[in-house]
Amino acid sequence: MGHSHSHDHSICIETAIAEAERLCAERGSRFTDLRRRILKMIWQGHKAVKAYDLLDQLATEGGSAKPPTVYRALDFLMEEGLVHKIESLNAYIGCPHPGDNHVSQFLICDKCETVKELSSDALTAAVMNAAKHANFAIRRQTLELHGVCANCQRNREAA
Amino acid sequence: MGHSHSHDHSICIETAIAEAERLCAERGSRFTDLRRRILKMIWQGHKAVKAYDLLDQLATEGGSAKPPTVYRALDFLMEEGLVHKIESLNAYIGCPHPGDNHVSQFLICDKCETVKELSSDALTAAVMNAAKHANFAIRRQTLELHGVCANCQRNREAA
DNA sequence: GCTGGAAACGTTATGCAATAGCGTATAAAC
DNA sequence: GTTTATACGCTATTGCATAACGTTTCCAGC
Repeated sequence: MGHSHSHDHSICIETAIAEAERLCAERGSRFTDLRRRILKMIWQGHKAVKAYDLLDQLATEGGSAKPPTVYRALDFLMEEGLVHKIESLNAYIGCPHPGDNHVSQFLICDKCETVKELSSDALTAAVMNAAKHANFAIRRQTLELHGVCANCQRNREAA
Repeated sequence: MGHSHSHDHSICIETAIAEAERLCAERGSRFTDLRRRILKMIWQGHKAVKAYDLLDQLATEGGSAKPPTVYRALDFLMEEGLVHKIESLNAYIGCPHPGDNHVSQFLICDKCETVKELSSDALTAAVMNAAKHANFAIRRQTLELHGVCANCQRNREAA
């Protein structure tokens, strides 16, 4: 499923939901049914998901959701650090380790569309250092690396 | 003008246009009047400019330009490396050193909106290294650091 | 249990971002 | 001067996101 190390993805989903549950409880944030459903949809794979795809899925599941519904849920999930926005795709991806205070750096495969979140201390340090050098006070960063993942390089079938 | 080191910005504009002229001639690309006008508009300051603002400006200058006109010009300018898109703003900024083969890294001040293009070899190396570590073949990168620039930190008037 | 306020959600409408598809003009190449 | 590729004009549409306002739900305090 866009991920060559075939893994039991249901575990990813369950873990993500459980973590979300735990964090929201801890913080006194309301992890409502709608928010849970949307987080689950985002975690259907390791690809970034578009807001209007969520909208379509919600429509399929019966109700007639409108854009603000989706964007509000996304805003909530982002505030809680449960999902990140991929700016270069206008799409959203689940965070594999919410709660950790971390900056977001992504490897985005342009072939299989898998998005992998990085946690490179060296890279973070380099970013901080570059900013410091310019006397720039960083508040948030967008670091999105597009290319071809290890798997797609191996299976170089298909364009 | 959003830049505290008050500088003679007309020189920035002239230099950018001259460079564009030179590069396009060198490559046999057509630097048409429309493209020149749009590049000039983008270089009106050191802020990123939105496509529809360009559209409005074109409308002001008489003609009635439509979105495709602007986006085609932007596509051309980006292909030639004369402007970059800032993904986190959906806006466009002039490249201060076109022709140089370089990756794009930006410092974006959320107060004065000034965008500064970085050229940090250390940072570039760190990015390459992080990718290599994951066996990831980078094709392009989006590296946008938001925060407060040195000037705005000094003049901490205004929110 | 009722009440009042805050937060979540529904709904309509709109604005901004970008592209599709096709026709016309223009400039370079022969 | 004719051909051909490229640029530009124009209409329409799609995709992305938010404004503004009304209604419901949840919960705290009485």
